[in-house]
Amino acid sequence: MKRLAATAEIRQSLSVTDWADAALEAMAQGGLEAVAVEPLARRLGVTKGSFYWHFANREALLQAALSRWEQQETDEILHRVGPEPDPYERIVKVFKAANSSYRSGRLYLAIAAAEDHPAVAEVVRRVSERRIGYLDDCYRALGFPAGAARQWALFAYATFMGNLQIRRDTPDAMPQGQAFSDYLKLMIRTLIPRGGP
Amino acid sequence: MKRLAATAEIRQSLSVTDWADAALEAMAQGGLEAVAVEPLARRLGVTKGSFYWHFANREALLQAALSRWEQQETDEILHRVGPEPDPYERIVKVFKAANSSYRSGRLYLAIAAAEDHPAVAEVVRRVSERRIGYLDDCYRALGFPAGAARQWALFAYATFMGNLQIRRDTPDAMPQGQAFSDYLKLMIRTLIPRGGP
DNA sequence: CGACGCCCATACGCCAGCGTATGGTGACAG
DNA sequence: CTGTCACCATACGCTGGCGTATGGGCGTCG
Repeated sequence: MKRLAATAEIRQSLSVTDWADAALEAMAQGGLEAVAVEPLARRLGVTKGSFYWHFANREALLQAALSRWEQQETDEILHRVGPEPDPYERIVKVFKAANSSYRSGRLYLAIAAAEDHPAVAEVVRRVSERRIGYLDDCYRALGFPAGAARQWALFAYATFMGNLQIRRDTPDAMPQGQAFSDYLKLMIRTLIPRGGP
Repeated sequence: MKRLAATAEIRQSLSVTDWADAALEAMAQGGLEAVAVEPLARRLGVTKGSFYWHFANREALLQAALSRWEQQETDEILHRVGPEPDPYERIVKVFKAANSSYRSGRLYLAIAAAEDHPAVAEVVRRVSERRIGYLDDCYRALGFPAGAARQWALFAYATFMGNLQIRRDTPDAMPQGQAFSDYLKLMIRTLIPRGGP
């Protein structure tokens, strides 16, 4: 029996990664509870029999998906702004990258919303602290003393996260086009005091 | 048979409001999915029989809880900062009130995370837009022109929401005591440019 | 005192999702 | 050609939560 994968591409067999990606996609759309074995199997065009060959149980799938997410998160932040030497531009790029990928933001919010799950809480904490730490480094590279850099990093990260939330909850409130560019400029100008500390 | 309510107080009978409050409490702890009829009934020391006398179904309970939440949200914002005439102080009070009530923040995040539910999305959108609008008014009262006021309002609200998220996801990253006061001061000083626009 | 209505308990059927057991198929080695 | 193994389908039992049906206690009012 030939199956159609989610990409409408004919697959010979499913891998653990395919399941993890499907789980992340489900999370982005319906939260952690949407990661259910049978619905995912239907979505992938297979049955539970396939799933329980690759994974011990649903928890194992969650772990795999979370690991993959954490990997992608750290990869992306280094990939997009890694080669940039100027700390000012680094912050700017982080900000712009954050506001550009809608799916990535939704996914973070969906995962973070399930903080009652211990494994989720741990991964979210690591990812979040790594991002804040990254911003912290940027501000210190700009010449801020440790305490101030930390505060500015938190401030910037909070603004960044809040924009994700606004975009998800009240998309109409978020400016579009040129107005959004202006909004972005205002935040960047405010969050990165010109001329250093 | 005598029952013990969640407050360990002996109740004669449960009201719709009791159920709605219990639902909100469950949301704050376990998200929207935690609003389940039978678990809530157990928590309240009764059975489903009670619930289905007060409500038609689970959806009706959700509606009641969301209405109550929306009511409380708008009540609180007017109650806490209503009598304050100075727009600068209004923004400051909003900020401090936001960062003080942990439960309120958790509840917002939990409800907002279930935006796939149409009724939830609508209520969240209204609450969110009302808050942004309130800040917008404050900034305009400070003398900002309409466009700039809107941008600053969004900016401030995003920061406000992001702090909620940080406090939930990485509580250790949030400064404590005096350091938090300093952090708060930095945000207020930055988000409300002194001397007007 | 009897009837009615509020508030709740009990018992039942239903469904979705989890996990298991077991059988089947196709590729590939020998 | 045959055995093996990776990969998956099918069928089953189990659990938890939803909704319904029905009855019962208890106050209140006529």
